[in-house]
Amino acid sequence: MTARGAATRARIVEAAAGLIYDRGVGGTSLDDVMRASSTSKSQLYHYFADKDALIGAVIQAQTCRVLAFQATLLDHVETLAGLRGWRDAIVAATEAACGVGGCPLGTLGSELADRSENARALVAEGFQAWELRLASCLRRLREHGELDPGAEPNDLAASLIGALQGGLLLAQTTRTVRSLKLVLDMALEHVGSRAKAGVL
Amino acid sequence: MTARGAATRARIVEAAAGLIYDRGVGGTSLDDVMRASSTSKSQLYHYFADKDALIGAVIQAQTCRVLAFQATLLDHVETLAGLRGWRDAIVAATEAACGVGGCPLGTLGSELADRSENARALVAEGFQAWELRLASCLRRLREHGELDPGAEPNDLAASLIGALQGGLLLAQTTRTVRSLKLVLDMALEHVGSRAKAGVL
DNA sequence: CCACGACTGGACTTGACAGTCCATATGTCT
DNA sequence: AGACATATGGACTGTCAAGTCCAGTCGTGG
Repeated sequence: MTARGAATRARIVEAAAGLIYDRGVGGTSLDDVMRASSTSKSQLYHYFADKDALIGAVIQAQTCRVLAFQATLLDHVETLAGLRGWRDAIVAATEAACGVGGCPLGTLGSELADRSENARALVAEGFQAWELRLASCLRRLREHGELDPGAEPNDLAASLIGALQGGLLLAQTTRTVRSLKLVLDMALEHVGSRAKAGVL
Repeated sequence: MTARGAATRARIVEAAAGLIYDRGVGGTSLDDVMRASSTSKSQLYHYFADKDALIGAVIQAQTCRVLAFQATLLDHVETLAGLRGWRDAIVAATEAACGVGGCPLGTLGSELADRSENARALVAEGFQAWELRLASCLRRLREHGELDPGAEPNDLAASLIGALQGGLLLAQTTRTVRSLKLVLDMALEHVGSRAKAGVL
């Protein structure tokens, strides 16, 4: 693929990701994508076998987006108190959007998991990667003596992500950030309960 | 509406709810509903103004279904240990289905919240009702001296539901019950941390 | 410069879907 | 019985979406 081709492909994925985030997979037609990316049908079908292939690329793009955002929040976290900054940033972002949109990965998972095995697996990979990054951040905290040596970074990471997904789903449907705050605070408290004695 | 009419209407809603639970709103056509309920177009449009109106009825039906299921689990809970039965039943049901389907209310919320304000509000009402029932169960526990007088039943209920939603979403996309278990155990531990001194 | 593969434009086909329309049936009340 | 509201059958329309096809253009290596 030439540089021009790669740019076109990227433009298509970018546009599709935006439309799908706003309107869902079912609510986004290829004609919408063409308009938003200034491309033609032949271009879409030149770079993607069919709509499902495009969706697959969108899932991977959204995974990258989520991981990048999480990295900006987690990379400099060195203490349990720092983890609260993660919570606050997510709550602030959700509040700013009134919950609209939700998690780019979570909404895709909910819409596609039971409809396309391929899509489901891709979203699951995204969550897996996310959990790994979060776990390694927690492992760092444990190494720094913030967390008890018996704390399980992998399990804690899964709980944190689960709490976040539930909170975002409720924020999306209630247009309120109340449940998100409660569930994230619960998760933080849970991590805190695995703090090394004397740290808190 | 005559009794026969009411029966027809109920058959339509029932069939639509089943199809939508399996295939999503976008993946369910009115022709599908007709076939599954043995009705004709005129009947659909006799009882519902348009597809959105039918979806609204489906949301209310699924709300009833969820509340009824939750009632069977919660009505006889009188202790914190009893609450663990609630967790176990949900995990068992999810495991049996390999996570497929998810929460009838949660999946509808995720698909519709940003697409239809009316649908969003209906799903939000459903969650609200659910939270109320769960909170009154927790309040009973508090009255029975299981929970500390300072425990907040409403907040605890919201956390429990949020954790459940996140766990079900992850179960659906990973086809694993691991995150669901972790997040529900975390929520139970959180409730336990509000137990009356000496109960645990 | 020219040949060939990568790339692009856009018309066209096919099918599905929401919603309309009118004719007919059913049942109840008088 | 018969009038009238409720209920039902099913053909029809218009729209929109996915996917196909072919005629071109671009750009780079030989």
